[in-house]
Amino acid sequence: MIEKIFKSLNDPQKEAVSYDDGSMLVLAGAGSGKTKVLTTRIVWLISSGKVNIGSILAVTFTNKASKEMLLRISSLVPYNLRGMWIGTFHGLCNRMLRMHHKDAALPESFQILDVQDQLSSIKRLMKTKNIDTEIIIPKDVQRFINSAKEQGLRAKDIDDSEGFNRKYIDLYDAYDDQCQREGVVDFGELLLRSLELLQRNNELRFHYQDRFKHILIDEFQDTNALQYAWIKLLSNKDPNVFAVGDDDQSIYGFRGADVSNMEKFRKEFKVKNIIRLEQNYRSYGYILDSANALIKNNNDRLGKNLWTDSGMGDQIKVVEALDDSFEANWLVDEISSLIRSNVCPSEIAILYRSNAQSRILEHQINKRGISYRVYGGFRFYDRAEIKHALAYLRLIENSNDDTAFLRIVNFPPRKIGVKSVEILQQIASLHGCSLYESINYAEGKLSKNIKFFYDLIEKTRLDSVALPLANMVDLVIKNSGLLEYYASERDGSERLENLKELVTAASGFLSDEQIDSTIPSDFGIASEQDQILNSKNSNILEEDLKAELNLSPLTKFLTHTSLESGESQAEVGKEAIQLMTVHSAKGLEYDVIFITGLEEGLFPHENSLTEMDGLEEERRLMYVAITRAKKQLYFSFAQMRKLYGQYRYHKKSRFIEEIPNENLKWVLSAQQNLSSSSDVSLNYVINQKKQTLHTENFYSNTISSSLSKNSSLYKIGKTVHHNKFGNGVILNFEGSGSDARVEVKFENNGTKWLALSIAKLDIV
DNA sequence: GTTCCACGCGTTTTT
DNA sequence: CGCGTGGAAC
Repeated sequence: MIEKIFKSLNDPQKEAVSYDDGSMLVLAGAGSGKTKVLTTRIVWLISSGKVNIGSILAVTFTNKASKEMLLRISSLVPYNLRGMWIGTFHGLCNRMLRMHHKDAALPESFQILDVQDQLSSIKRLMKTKNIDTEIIIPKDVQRFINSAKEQGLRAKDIDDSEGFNRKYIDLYDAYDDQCQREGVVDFGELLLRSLELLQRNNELRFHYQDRFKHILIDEFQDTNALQYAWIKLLSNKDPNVFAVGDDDQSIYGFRGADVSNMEKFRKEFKVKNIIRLEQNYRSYGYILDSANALIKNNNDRLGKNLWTDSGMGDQIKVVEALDDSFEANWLVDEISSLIRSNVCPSEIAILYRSNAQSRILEHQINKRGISYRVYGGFRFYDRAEIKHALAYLRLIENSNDDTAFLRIVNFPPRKIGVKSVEILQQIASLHGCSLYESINYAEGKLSKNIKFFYDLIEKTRLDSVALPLANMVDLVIKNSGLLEYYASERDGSERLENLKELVTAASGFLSDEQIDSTIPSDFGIASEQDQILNSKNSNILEEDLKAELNLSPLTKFLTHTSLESGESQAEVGKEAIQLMTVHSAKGLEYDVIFITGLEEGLFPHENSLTEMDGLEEERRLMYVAITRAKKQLYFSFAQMRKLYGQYRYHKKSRFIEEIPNENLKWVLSAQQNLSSSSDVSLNYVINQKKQTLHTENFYSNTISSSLSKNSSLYKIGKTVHHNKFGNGVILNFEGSGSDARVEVKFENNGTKWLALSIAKLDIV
């Protein structure tokens, strides 16, 4: 089996798969068979007979990626793969913390806070400390905490010699205490806690270092400092770490990912030579050439040039639209004709830089009755009704979870108001207990309603404890009153459906677990347990296994709801065209790709221009977008676009200019817009636009102000002088006519928005 | 305790 | 322009 797959690989792929001399860095270009290499390597290791399944650790960034890998491997290997650690960083750290929860100082059933929970936890903390949230913004505190954790820093580790961050640091510290008290961890905490556990506990560290002889990491360019440190700690003196990544596809710098980890890895893990996967099996020549030409404009690349032997294909079709609605309209026209010519709708994707752009596209698509699906956006488990139901389950599981308590104590409304909660908070801090427990100490100080709530939770816990998971969820939805509440709500039917869906998810989850744990291990090789018991550290391993098996289905399910998007529920609409941001398109591929809104200020995004490495990250983003296309690629941009309620004018994106003209085929200019639309009902709009064209004068990327004769001189990047604020650089502008405003970053006076009709700005 | 309106804000996001 | 948050009125 493995020989046959191995033969189907190209030379660099073979070299990577069979590499056997320490750590390896594989530079895998877009569409170069990265996942194939990773999975084949795992199969190769297992089939060699020298590597135990249990000594493999494989890390990915998304659940989707790890599931896909697991699926591919299990289809190629007749063994039970349960002993292999494969998953996301967060999933694996969670696994480790559950197993060693005592050493990690956590309750076994600790709950995981998502971003929303984390924010409300921070707000609550700030309230108890009487901190003005107008002066210190909770979201800023959240960002501060998360970025500190991403760098592996606790509050006490943060250098504050300049004294700027004292308040943030104190809040970070208090927040950690609060989480600890409540038995909850946030996403960053999963990793940091796991890292600290391994640092602190020598026995455990040696055990895992000894166990994981082979570590494989996908999307290495997306690792942050904390994840790097975790990998480093887990790999022993003789590491076999197999890192796969593509520096050109690093697009998550803004959330702490650090491409320089690749170079760091090469040095610190003594990588002898880097393997480059440069043959692309996805896209036609014009598409690939364009991607290569674009990315050449970036500095500091590890370097790589993709090639294909599947022919040039079609040029990139470029569309210039008068405005965003013409753009959307043209796209939908083109998509309709593609579908008529038998392109499968699900093979068509429209990409955009920011979510706000999807609205107008959806509007036009809807109008034509084409079915579509918007990728990303709201997670199933983020819906309010789902979070409510889950909060009941969480409180049943862990009565210390104050976040869960506060979410549901008065939902559905049961006449428990702020006052009662405040009293509980006082009692709780007096006794150093949770809000839920504090009810026991209240002794008649409170209304009966609270006692009813307490009894409700207790009764539900008792009644549900022996039930299968799905029945338990069902019972909670009924007992809590959620069912009744949404049934009586005017537009509660969709929410009811979602709650039903939650029960379905719970029952599906349970059966998945059963299938997973009953995979027969009678394939003639040692079972997982046998393999593990042969290990030197069998005592710890036995504990591992026991601990994992002992976790209640509810704990497992709640973890699942925090760590997974619930995307699989929304797997409907196979025949629909796909809409998504460029970010969420990473890792995906489609026959036809439309990259829309290719305008200066939008893509590259204006905010990126003032950030370190910002433009280069935007260019990598564009590179990712281009390389999603298999057969056909379209670019579109609009001269003017409605943003935040007003029109803004943009010139076409520099990224279009960076692609050789011979790769492009201009299929529509703005002038042609006015006659090209097939939509008759648009006529009056067209006429209005024509009028606008006559009365307004657009300059691309230039301010048109009737009050300022030399307006075309005010360009982004120009230095200007203001009598009061001194010299500054123009960062941005918006509006036109007497509304025109410019954003100026002054050398000594910060960044300000100034109305051109009022402020006097001289070009320096 | 609930409801409603005003205000402010608006890149990308997985876990 | 459209949404979510929060404070004030009922």
